[in-house]
Amino acid sequence: MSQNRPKIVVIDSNSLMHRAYHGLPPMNSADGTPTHAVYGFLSMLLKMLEQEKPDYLLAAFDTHAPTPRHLAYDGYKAKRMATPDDLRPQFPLVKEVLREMGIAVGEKDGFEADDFLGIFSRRGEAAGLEVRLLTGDKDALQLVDEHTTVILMRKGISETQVFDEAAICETYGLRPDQMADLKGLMGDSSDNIPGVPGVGEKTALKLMQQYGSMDEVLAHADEVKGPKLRQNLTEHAELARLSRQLGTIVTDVDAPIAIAIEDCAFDPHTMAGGREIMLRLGLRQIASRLPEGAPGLPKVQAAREEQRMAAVEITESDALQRAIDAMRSAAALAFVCEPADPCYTVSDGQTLWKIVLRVDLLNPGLDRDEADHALAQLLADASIEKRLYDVKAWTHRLDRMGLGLRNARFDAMLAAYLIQPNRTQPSLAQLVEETLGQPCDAAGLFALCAEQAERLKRDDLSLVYDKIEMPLVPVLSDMERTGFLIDRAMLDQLGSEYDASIEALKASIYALAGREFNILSPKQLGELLFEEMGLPAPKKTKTGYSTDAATLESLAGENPIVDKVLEYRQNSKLKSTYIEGLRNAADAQGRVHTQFKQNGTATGRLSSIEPNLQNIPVRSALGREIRRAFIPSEGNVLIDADYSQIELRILAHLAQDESMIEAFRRGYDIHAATAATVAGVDIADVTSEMRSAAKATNFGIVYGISDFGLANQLGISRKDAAAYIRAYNETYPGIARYMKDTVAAARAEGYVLTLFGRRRDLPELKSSNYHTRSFGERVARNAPIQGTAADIIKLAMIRVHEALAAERMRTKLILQVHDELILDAPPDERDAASALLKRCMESVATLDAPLLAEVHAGATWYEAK
DNA sequence: ACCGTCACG
DNA sequence: ACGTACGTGACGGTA
Repeated sequence: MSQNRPKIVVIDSNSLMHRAYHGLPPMNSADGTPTHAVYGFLSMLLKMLEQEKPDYLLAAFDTHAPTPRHLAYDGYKAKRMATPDDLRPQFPLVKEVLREMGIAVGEKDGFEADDFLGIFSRRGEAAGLEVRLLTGDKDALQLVDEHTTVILMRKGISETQVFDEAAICETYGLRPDQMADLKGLMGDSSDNIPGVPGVGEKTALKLMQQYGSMDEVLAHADEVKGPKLRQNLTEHAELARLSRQLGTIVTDVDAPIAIAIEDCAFDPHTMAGGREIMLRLGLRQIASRLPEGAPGLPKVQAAREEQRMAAVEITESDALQRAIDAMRSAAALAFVCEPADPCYTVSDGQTLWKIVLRVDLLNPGLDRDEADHALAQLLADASIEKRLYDVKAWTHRLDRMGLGLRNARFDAMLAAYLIQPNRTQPSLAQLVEETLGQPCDAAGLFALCAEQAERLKRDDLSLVYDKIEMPLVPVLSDMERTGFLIDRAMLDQLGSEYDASIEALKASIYALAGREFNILSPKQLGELLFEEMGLPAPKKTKTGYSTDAATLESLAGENPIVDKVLEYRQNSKLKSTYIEGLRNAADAQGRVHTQFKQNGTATGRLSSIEPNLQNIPVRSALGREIRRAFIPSEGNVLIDADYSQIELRILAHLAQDESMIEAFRRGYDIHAATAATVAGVDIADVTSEMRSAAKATNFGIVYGISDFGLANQLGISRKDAAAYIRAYNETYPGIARYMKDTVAAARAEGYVLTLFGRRRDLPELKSSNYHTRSFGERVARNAPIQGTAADIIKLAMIRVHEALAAERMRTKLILQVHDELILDAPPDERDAASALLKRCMESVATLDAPLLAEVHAGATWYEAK
């Protein structure tokens, strides 16, 4: 009977959100947005959908406006309105997710979520449906009848209990229609419903079971046993009736809510549309639990594109030739090569060609080499515009075939990076899926690029895209291909020296400890130092004792083992990361080819991987030796140039701070000048302690200073640090004002910009969490500075690369280390290349505090720096 | 997979 | 009352 009726599920979303919020540990997306209520809600939703498989679905929400039935009693909403700060912003998020999933969302001023439950349970029944109400609130039990049941969440979010009439009778000994009366008598503190004083659940149940209704209970109040209870029931009869009214859910089918049952029709295929926002929120697990969308269904627009797109599958040579001829006449082509797929796809926006590769002898398909070479002709053809994901990777791919990629007009990877720099790099498949809701192929990439180009324009990112990131691609691919030559004999020699130290240190550490242990294990080391040897433990990490260098240095006087451990660590680090690491990374000729990640940082900097050549030791004398193993190509010389104080110069320029600009214009040592002005002495009288305090403060300013952080850095009291910062702000009033204005603007706009328009979103500033918000403020201060420096050196790299080519020089740019560029130059080009490098770096931007690059040449990186 | 540590700007 | 410098990547140890 009822099994055959179609089913509607109505969700009390507010109840579920609160339940998720309180039942789960906090969780944030990458940008700091709190998400755990959204996560818990969706988790419950998906579980329910699997079990119930509804035909109709409605997620109902409260609005913040007061509801008529509660107006009668002012105190009512006060407590419940106190939604925690980090829960409130999750409501709009979850609604957005639901809408993207194609799920009906119900909210209307004057109605609460449970009113929707009441109204739609009756409307559903009238339409011949079976009704399920999903909630964590027992109030809904009053709505249960022949065709309506309640799925009650219990114990956090993990368990549910289904209540039909029988289950309610079994649990309470009452019919559903008696539940509102019950609650009216006993009240509900969480809902701020008063009930009758002195009447709790036990008493209320007994009374209801005995008399059957509240009216009967109140009518027979004088018969009740117990004088106090009798008095309360008599005196508070009105309060009981009011409480019942507060606890009674509206079931008026004619309520002015213009959502029809048909509007709630639920199709599981549309749920995939929620994937994009889920991934944005870092809810990967939930996203992966979504059923696949039917192709073309999730988004109307995508469906249209899909229909128009002709698809051609190519499995043999003749067809490939015909397809290549057709492609040749295209203005623009998108190419996709997903390593996991045994095929290439190409699209011109009209047709999708799928070039199937032969994976085994049984299935049809083309030889990979043949397909590669055919496509490479198109990629090398300058008359055809290319739309690709990761142009640098395609450049290398073509390079291996002896060809040059030409007219690579659009890189979806870089566009995605500029649009959302703080996001961990999305794959092409993710981008296509999220942006268009269609599966990833060349047609998807073609459309994605068009979409992204619009977005770049809208966000004023075209300049950074066209003048910085895109032109940088061939520069980076050349640098990667060239590589940096390593002197492996030198590396080995250093390695032996480090090994000898490691062995000697190990022996003396064991002797001092009185036993052997793994020195590199923070756990074992902590136990030894702070438990066995009884050293005072200055601080802890979340897993145990802190044993980092700063901590150990503070203990150096306690026991000679401490210094030995520090030295052991240093030597081990040098050996494993640099000696071993570099040796493993070198090719047969001894060259290391780092990869520059162009979308690896939130600020616009590059990063360097496999190996990382941007963190080769320099600060310690022992580590700096490693740089002796970095050498130019045979017969060449290394030229190294680094920007002097580029971040402070940028800061001076952005802040338009006259004193700091003037200090740079006069060529002063900026840290000494700062120390002199802060202390009110002559620059000649600045001591090295004064200078290093000023230096730390200058750095701190760029990082988004706090008195605490500065105190920590300088080893002074927080009070003194605060005083120093005050004096600093008086020295450079423009900087103090700029920092204040920047944070205010970031708060208003939600993002910050570099001098060239690169943007970084700062959702952290809206966080209710102090920690997150403070972090957002520091980032707001730092990102424009660090990002502008990144823009400037990238522009310089492009200029240098261009100039070297224009002058037909053999000198090569081989490395960038954030504020430093390294050239590998034939000796006869040494002077010209040095001058060219300095000129390009200094003239690439005109700042009020002028750019200065310091150039050195040498036979090793050690000597050239 | 994550943490602590440490190398760089 | 709270806990903080910004941006990275690689390694060894541990769960």
